[in-house]
Amino acid sequence: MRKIPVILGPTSSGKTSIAVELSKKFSGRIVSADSRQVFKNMDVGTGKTPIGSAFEVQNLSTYWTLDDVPVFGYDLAFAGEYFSANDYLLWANNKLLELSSEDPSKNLFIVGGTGFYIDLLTGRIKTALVPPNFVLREELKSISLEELLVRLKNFSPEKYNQVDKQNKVRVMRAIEIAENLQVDNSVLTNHTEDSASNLENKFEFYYIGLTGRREVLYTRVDAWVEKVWENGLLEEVQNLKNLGLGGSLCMKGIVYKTVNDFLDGKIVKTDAQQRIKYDLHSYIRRQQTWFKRNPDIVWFDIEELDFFQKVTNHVQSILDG
RNA sequence: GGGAAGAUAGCCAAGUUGGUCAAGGCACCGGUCUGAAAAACCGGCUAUGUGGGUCCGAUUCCCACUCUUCCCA
Repeated sequence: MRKIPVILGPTSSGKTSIAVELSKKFSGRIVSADSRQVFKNMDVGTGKTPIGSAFEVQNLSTYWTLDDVPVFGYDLAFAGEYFSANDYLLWANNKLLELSSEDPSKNLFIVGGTGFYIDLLTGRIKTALVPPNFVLREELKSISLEELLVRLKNFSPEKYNQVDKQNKVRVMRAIEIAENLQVDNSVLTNHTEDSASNLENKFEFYYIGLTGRREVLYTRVDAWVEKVWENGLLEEVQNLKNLGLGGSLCMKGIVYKTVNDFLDGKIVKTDAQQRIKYDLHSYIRRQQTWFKRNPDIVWFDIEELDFFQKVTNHVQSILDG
């Protein structure tokens, strides 16, 4: 069974660079698990473009390379397009299988900060087999939360009891699933076992977590924000606006929404940078909260002097073991 | 030196015509998450400048002080 180290951690913990170094050492290839890096034309603000690092970056059409280490999982969708966790799952499943059969002598590293994607890919969680119904979502969007809850209760009392009743997005998805169940009850029990179990017999995942004190993490993102601001972030967002994506999904996330506001003159530079920093701090907290639920993660402190050596040894023992 | 305005949490900022537990936002901290996840959502957290006075009772009214901002000299 192929052993795959999964390198995870909050933003700014240095996942990518250590993954590249490990890949050089263990002749590996990287599969990214990042919900933002999947979008084309969103490179600087998502950290695809390493700023201030010495990596030589190449953007080949189907993958990127960092110092000749191939990185997959970038540019899977057009910016502004709908791209779900399940879309990622499907893609990643195939990519893992493809890469491992194509060259069994090479190692694979999964690297990412999107816990949801990682847990889906490694089979820790499964999703209901109900695809999004955009027409329905559009309809539900204009309905009040209270009414949505009533509607959900009628369709599925069980779902009603489970959902976070204050979270409209969740309630909408619950309705989406519940109404689908009316048609085909098999989806209830039939989760995404298929694709996940596919991998279970082929791969063994080992979680490697990167962490550090909050203040250190915060300081690092803060510096990153200032760097990208001067190194193409504004141009990148302006370009997305020029493509007519100013009001699209890709402008809803951290960094982009704020730069968008800045370009629209709604916020001044210093405030914009501060907002982005705070948003990222909060994101780091949420990422760490998510990762805490996985007891199988072996954590490494990025502040330790022999950090890289420790991780390297650990990876060595995984691959040897 | 004279005058005006104002002092509420780490920061911004309400309110109480005097009466149980003093809004809200930001930061920070904890948490939720089953096809939007850098999304969406929940919870926690600290305060009435100092000293007097009036009053049953003061954060609110009065006085002094300190500090801040502004105006005039």
